[in-house]
Amino acid sequence: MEIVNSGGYDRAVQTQRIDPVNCSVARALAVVGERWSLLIVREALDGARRFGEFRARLGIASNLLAARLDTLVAAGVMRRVPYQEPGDRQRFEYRLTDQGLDLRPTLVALLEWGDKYLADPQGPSVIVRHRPADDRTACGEPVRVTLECAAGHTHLPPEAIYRAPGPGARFLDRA
Amino acid sequence: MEIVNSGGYDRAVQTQRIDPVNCSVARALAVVGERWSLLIVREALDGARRFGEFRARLGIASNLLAARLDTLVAAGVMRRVPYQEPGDRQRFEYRLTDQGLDLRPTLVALLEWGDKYLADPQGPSVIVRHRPADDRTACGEPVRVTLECAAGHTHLPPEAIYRAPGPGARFLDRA
DNA sequence: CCTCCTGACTTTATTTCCTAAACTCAGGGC
DNA sequence: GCCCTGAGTTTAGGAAATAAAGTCAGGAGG
Repeated sequence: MEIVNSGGYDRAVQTQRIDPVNCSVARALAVVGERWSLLIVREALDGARRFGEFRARLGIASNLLAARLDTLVAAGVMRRVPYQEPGDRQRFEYRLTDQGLDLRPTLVALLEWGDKYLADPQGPSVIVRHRPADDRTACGEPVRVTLECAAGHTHLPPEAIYRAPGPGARFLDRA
Repeated sequence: MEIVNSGGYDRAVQTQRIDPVNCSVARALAVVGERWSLLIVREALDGARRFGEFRARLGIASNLLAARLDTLVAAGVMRRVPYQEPGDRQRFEYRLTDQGLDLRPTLVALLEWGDKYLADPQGPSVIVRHRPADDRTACGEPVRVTLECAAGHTHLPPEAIYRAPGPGARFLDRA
């Protein structure tokens, strides 16, 4: 098993390799890796719920939005909820499920990376903060993602991690 | 500003909205959101460097791989490094830059999400662990992503975060 | 009753992207 | 001179994205 850090220069130690297709990253990307999917989730996290809201915010074509929402609903990331405005007929809106809400760390990580390397010259446009302002235990400080291990070591630098096979691992022989 | 958690039910409080296009998530996805890009980065983190390695591991078409590698190099995620095997001519391989290595938290977050909702019935195929086995301060425990704020509050539940405008924010009037 | 209006989609045509497979190109070995 | 390898490029076909127009179900107004 090679070190996750590409600084592992000794290529020879690598004797067996985990099948890269049987991987949760690949499966996750199959669900949320299509264009627009994570942006739809981001807008949903920011309060968007209705077809027209997503459309106006993202500038996405309506057929694509319909297709992506269907995919996300089918995957369990969002759910279709009926609503009715007074003096209007019943319509449907789209809300994140718990599964969808659990994408928040991923989006925060992407945001952080984008802020670090691709931000607007004026600085980030969005800062993720701790707790809403109306909460009585308000904090308001910026939030970051960190890596920590089950033994309680916190703030692991990203180079201190490596991939190891899990119970579902399949191996490929090396040439 | 609305709570990131879509559980914020009071839609009326939202008076101005951050421009969703001017956002680091969108910019990050413009770079690594294309199909294959994050999988290429994942393989690079796992030690892949050469064209044929990426190709064999991912089963990606060679023209697309060439195009994606070019994009990643142009974006500063990877760099093209010459190498020469003994008795062979000079060739090029692709390595992650620091910018590319900084995608590790994102990938760990995606992996975690995939493990939670889409894993192989036998369990995850990959476990990210703390430190390589040959390190003298070996730990080996599984690694997780956590959210924490600048005030030192750790292990924030994802619902305890909200989006606030940063210095580069542009606002849209609400209809 | 008839028409207009709105929100939520479909349909259609055009362009762009992805896949698969064949082909090129630069050396080194035989 | 001919073949081999790794690293791409080219080409042709199919799938997906974009843009714009059309549909559809009700409610409101006249």
